[in-house]
Amino acid sequence: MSDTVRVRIAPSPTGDPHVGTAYVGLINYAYARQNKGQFLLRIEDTDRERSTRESEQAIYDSLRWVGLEWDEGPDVGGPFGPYRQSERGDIYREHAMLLVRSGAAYPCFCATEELEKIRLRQRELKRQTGYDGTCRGIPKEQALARMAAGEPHVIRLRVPEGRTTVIDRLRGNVEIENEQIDDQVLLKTDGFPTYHLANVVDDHLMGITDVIRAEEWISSTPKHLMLYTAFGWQPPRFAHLPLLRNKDKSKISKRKNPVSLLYYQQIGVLPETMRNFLALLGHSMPDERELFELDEFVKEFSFDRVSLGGPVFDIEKLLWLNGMRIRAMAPEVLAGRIRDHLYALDRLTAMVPMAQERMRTLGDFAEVTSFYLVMTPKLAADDLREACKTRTTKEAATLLAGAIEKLDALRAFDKELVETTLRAYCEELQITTGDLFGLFRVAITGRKAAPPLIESMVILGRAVSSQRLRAAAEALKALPEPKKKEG
RNA sequence: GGCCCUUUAGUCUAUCGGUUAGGACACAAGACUCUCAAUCUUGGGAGACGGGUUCGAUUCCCGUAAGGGCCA
Repeated sequence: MSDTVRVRIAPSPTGDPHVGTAYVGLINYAYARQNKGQFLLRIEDTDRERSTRESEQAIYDSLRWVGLEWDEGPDVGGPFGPYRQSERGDIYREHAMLLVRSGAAYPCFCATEELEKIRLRQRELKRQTGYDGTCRGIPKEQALARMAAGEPHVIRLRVPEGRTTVIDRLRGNVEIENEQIDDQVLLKTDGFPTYHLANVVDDHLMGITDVIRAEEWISSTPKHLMLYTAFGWQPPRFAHLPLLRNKDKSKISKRKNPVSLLYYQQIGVLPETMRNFLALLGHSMPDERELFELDEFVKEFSFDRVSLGGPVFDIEKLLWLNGMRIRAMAPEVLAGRIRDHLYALDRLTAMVPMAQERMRTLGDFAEVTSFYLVMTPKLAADDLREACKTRTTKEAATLLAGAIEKLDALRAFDKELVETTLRAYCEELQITTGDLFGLFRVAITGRKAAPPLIESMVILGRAVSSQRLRAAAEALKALPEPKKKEG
């Protein structure tokens, strides 16, 4: 293994860029810089269905926004590319074959339905579910012949007997009995790798010395270790960071918390606040200072100072920090930041067409577009209730929740898609678009009359729109039902 | 359900066997102020529980509980 530290983050380009990616990225970045090593960005886009180039671009943009520069990656190149897993298919297939030949892995010809049945039976018997090993014993020659004949198959890891010890830098030794581990699929029927194979192969080939990732991966680390030994490679050092949490302590998720970096960017959280705040979660500075810059964090970061309880992502504290930083700025500097954020020309250009016909003076612009610029529009109880029409507030909240689900699942967030999705949703529920859009209008703009709704949502972006809709749904749930007259 | 991880106030954390358990956010009260915010002062609030080890445990070990993750 080389002496220079090489670390990586490997996000999937699906949906909006995630705060968790920035969090893990920040730690990796700090560790790399502190050790004069390299920080790489690899795109894990093996999920063909959900991966998009827009999302990939958004990852680049928002990681740069928080100030993390990578030394190698799909967009900047580097000597160990390609850095996009979708472009490394042959490498994975070759490596899977290597293992089949050595006997560390084997092809499995079981049909999906067979496996389903087995699983069901196991569940009924309350046995541990997992692959039963039917194809494990097929002689290698025979197996290779069937593969050559084109019989559909996956490649599975032959998990050896014994136990595996994960050495985690933060937790010490974690031991797991190998029988707990299923004969993991490495290569799917379509020839695409699973996360486990791709991850190990890439990390090795890219010379990764330290894998610093989220705790959710700790239980699959034994599999990865097995792969390293199967290949005869030296494994990297591992460190599993605690998971960011919602208020209720569950793993941070968009249903319960804004997780999109774009959201925080758009409400006007400063990038320096974002990285400062993330650096406060699960790590503390030696002198307990809370306001510091990236270079200070790079200097002081230490695994010794990482705490393992999953930290709740507390937006209140984030906003406090942001306020501190804003107050510390020279007015003329702040003026520039405000202009760049609120009145960036491209943003203005997008908003103007909607405001224009509603304006008589230039000053009217501020009035008409205020809901774009404000962090959270105020929701008046009366307006909300009125928008429910004949529904109860609970029903209206459910209606919103359903729509949010649909919107969150969209691959892109443009006018056509949003509009057709919402119209289809109305049709599905047999309600008029007016019913839904009235509710939306109040949720998104805080008003009963406003510029065109869908366009407004697109300008605000999915992250902000989604958050406002959720906030409205919450507000509706909290509203008391109108009192019924009693006789 | 199985395996693994975690556990100091509502939240983020300090403490590396001896402290009146410290700081920050939030909350409350007061001061300042045309209002609000900011700022300052003050206040309430914590070692999940039970066993050990030790002269002494928040700190080390073992259980239990709770939370979380992964696999299904």
